[in-house]
Amino acid sequence: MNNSLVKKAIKFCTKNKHRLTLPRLNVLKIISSSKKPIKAYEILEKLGQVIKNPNPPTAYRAIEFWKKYNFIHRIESLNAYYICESDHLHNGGQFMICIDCGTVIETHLCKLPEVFRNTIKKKMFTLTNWNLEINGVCKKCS
Amino acid sequence: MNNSLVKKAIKFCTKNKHRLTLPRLNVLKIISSSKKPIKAYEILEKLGQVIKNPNPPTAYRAIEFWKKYNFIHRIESLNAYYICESDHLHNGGQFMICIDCGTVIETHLCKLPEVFRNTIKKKMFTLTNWNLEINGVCKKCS
DNA sequence: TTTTACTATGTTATAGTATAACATTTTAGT
DNA sequence: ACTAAAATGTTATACTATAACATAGTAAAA
Repeated sequence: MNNSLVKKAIKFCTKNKHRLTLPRLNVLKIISSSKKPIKAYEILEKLGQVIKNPNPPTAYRAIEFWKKYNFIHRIESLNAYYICESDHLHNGGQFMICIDCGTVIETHLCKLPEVFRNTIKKKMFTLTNWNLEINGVCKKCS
Repeated sequence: MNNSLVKKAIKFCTKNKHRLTLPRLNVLKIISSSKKPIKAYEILEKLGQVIKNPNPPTAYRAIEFWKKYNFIHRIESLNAYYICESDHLHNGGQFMICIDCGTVIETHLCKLPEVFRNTIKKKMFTLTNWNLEINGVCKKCS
């Protein structure tokens, strides 16, 4: 069990007056103990081992909550969720996804590289957040 | 009607011995004439104005076909499809998406910036393709 | 030129992903 | 305790995508 993560979650919720409810806590634990991005209905199934007959909104609401506050990321190309391994808030995510084994490596770049920021500036676009997903083959699988 | 695109499609199919069938042609036209990323079931609906009672696989197969050959991109965060405005093959896509009006601007960077390529190299990851989606507010909407 | 192998579509059904809507419970502050 | 706000419970349904098998069109060999 990832104790420091739970501590972090307790601290965050206390500080921001959010409730660290059972569904939220359990969903966070489930996602964080998964070695790979995990799908909503897999989360729901595991949640069912802890609370009785949970329905989709129960899982999705907790997922939404942690995603909103950057505890987890959604891997768009997989419809799956993955714990954020970073310590700080960031409005961008970068993932390398192995197309063989499904392993995901998150890289912790805090800023979008200059070439992108330049393009954005040129087009008069105001950045709010960004997501980069890189597919390839990991070390083990190649 | 985007004639040069149709010519490009004809040329591509002839050269590669693919069939430019009616569903394929129509789906390509539908996507290319949409100013914004268009969803599969919207494509299907428009397809219904041209051929009688098409079913989902008809749309999805054509979508899959054009995606495979880089005529269109899938915007993962929107579950939607958008015409590729580039002339050349590329294994990466970058999109700026306006969270207000839904407009998408594709930028045509051919190579992933060095900072990412370095990380990939460090982790011994073999790149196959990548996708960057930037959310923000466009000029008009800000 | 008809047989064959292959490519693509037609059709039906269903799997997989996500949210709307409304009822009920829990919590924090008065 | 009372109230307002936050969160969950519950039911139903919307949205996204594909499996599986039948049929049709095409090109190249026999």
